[in-house]
Amino acid sequence: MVMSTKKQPARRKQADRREESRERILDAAEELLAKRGYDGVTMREIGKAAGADTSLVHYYFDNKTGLFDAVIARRAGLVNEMRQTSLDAYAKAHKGHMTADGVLRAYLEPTFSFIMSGDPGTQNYGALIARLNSTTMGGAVDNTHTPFDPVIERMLEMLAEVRPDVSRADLYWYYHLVSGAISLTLAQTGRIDVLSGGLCRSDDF
Amino acid sequence: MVMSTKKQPARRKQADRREESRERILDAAEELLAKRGYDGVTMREIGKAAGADTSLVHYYFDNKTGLFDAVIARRAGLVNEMRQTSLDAYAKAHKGHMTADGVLRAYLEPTFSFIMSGDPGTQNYGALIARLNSTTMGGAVDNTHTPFDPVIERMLEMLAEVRPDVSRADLYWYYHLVSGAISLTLAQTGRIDVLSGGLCRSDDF
DNA sequence: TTATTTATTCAACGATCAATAAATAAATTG
DNA sequence: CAATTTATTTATTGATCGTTGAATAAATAA
Repeated sequence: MVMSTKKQPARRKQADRREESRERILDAAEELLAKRGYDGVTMREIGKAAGADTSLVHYYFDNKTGLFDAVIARRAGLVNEMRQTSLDAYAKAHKGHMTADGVLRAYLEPTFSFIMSGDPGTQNYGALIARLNSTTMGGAVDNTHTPFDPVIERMLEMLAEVRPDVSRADLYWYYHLVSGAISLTLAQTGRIDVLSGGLCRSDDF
Repeated sequence: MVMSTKKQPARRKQADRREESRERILDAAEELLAKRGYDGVTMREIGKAAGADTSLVHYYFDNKTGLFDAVIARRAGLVNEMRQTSLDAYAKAHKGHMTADGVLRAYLEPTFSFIMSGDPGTQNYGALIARLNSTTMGGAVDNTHTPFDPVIERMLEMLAEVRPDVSRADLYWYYHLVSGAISLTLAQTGRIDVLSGGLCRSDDF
């Protein structure tokens, strides 16, 4: 028999199905949440987009907030890892002669390479974290803290090291403004497309 | 009799009441929409915050979208006027030696002086147009076009005049990034307060 | 195989949504 | 004053919300 050609042993069948379902739901939720926001999307819509019943969504993620958190958490680790690695590499390569511009580039670069990775979900994820960063989501979702904060603070410490002449508060404001500029781009609102009469495109990173 | 001391003739009583109700509803809607977004707020909440029944809200503004549009429209004329006046004044004062930086400052300055005018509603309005600018509000609200676009295009034309060496597309992207930075500040998400450990404040413009 | 755990569907709950028609109160008109 | 228009409240509609419990199907364990 050709049983050896089977890539997965039989006992992994259920686990695979589970993960596949979970990911399909996360993908659908990611896209809808990015485009319409937490309150603009219903569990039914997400289920329908994922080809699953809403009960199944609850089975895997309990609540709507649970689903939201899971969507954020899914790629947060990878993003943080990429940023951290990039910052470390820059610090190592430019020891003693780092620049504020270089630190910021090292921090931002992974975000864009991540988004342009080919996986269509990453663009939605980028738009979602942009929304998380630039809007208040009163009530259900608290976005005063995010899983991205530790690496951001790490980056700000590097900036403070490079520019001891700039006050800590000014550094925060500096990052805040850059963060807003990047967030608007990641959000892909389509505004610049319309405003420029098609001259610019929202997905041109 | 002291009838002449009455500031309003009797026949204006109803019109005054009408306007007062409208504005009270608009104020409440402005604040809630700014803080929680279109889908995050219900007509009931707005009515309750305004001390009016939801039926009265419908009586004045028909739909939820009608109310939203009215909130945006209420101060849009004034904002556009201030921006236009500022741009004109700058163009007149610096004829022949305008700078990109100067044009941008002339455009942005009224926004901040407007927000710091003392009227508490203006801050909410600022946060609301920031949301309008930086997020997609799929479905009910179309924010690809805004009533602020004409003056923005006027400003971009001035920029193009000052910097003929920069491509039109780059100018749009330049404004796009600045717009994102300002929007995040106007949004007053409270993020920078938490991230900076209280060192910075969202309402510090 | 049978028993048990896991995944998925079905059907429904109570709450709340935007919106409306009708009744009431207040103001204006004549 | 009475007649009419305007503002506000009361009561309710049908739809949709997030969520749940029970039934069913599939997979694993014994």
